[in-house]
Amino acid sequence: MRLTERKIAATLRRQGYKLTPQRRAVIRTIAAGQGHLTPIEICEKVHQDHPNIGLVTVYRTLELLAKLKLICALHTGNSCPSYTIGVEGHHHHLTCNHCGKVADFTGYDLTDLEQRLALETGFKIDSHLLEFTGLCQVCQKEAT
Amino acid sequence: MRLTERKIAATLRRQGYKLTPQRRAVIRTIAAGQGHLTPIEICEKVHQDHPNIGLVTVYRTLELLAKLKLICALHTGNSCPSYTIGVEGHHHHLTCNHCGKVADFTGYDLTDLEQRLALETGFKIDSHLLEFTGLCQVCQKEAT
DNA sequence: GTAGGTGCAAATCGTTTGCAGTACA
DNA sequence: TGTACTGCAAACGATTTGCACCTAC
Repeated sequence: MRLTERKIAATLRRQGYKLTPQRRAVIRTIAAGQGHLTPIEICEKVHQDHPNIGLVTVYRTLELLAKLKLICALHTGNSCPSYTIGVEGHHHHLTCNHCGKVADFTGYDLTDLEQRLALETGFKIDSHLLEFTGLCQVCQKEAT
Repeated sequence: MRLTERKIAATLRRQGYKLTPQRRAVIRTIAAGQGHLTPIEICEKVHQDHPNIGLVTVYRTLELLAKLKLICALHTGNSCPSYTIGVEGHHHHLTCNHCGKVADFTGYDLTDLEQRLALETGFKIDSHLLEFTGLCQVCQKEAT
């Protein structure tokens, strides 16, 4: 279940952070976004409604939201990081490398593998990253 | 099986690329490295033997080696990309987030999951990223 | 009222590019 | 010999920082 703007706002308050119009705008943009957005894309969209929000503020808001796990970062693909709205519980991503759409999927459990690896290598594993990339249905049709 | 300096050199020649001392130095550094190294770390290490190799050359060499799949990039963790020596065949990574050591592991097949996802989402999946992070055995002991 | 948040400008960091000189095949 | 490679310096884009002002609580 995707987090809503409302839930995110509530979490912010609960943690003692202020809910400013700027933060609201950034949150709304990410929540409404179809896929992942880079900080710069977010800033541009936010500018449509709030022309004087600085890119700096976007960065700071993203940092905060990421810390609270309200949004999550994507690593796949090229260099620049991008963010998407958080979902409840652990999940993985499937990204379209043409239109940028992100599909989340859950229900795939890596615990077994983690345990096997821990046993084989002696590592104490504390996190993992599993992301797929490909072409979404729409972009496949376009391509033909 | 990790690729050796020799094999990498052979591949370069076979593909029609020149084997310069600079490239040799970069390759040796990556091949000798315990874990993943950022371009800058590689450059520093290379400098010990070849003080006048430019960072630019390191970048260009990395780009070339990555294109030929002789080294592979790591995404996990923080922002800056880092590289490690390539291995034959497809594999995944397990990174120690304290000392930076990288353990490769193979034998875990994501094909089933890929097919399931393709079916469920309509995506045509063409690649994936699976990386674990944790503490290696040595660093666990140090921590106690 | 006050601590936390904002916005600007400048600094910083990693990476890329243009170009003249160099060296491998 | 010729083409690919190198190294410098400068450009570039993304991100961070310092600081004065502002505003949600």
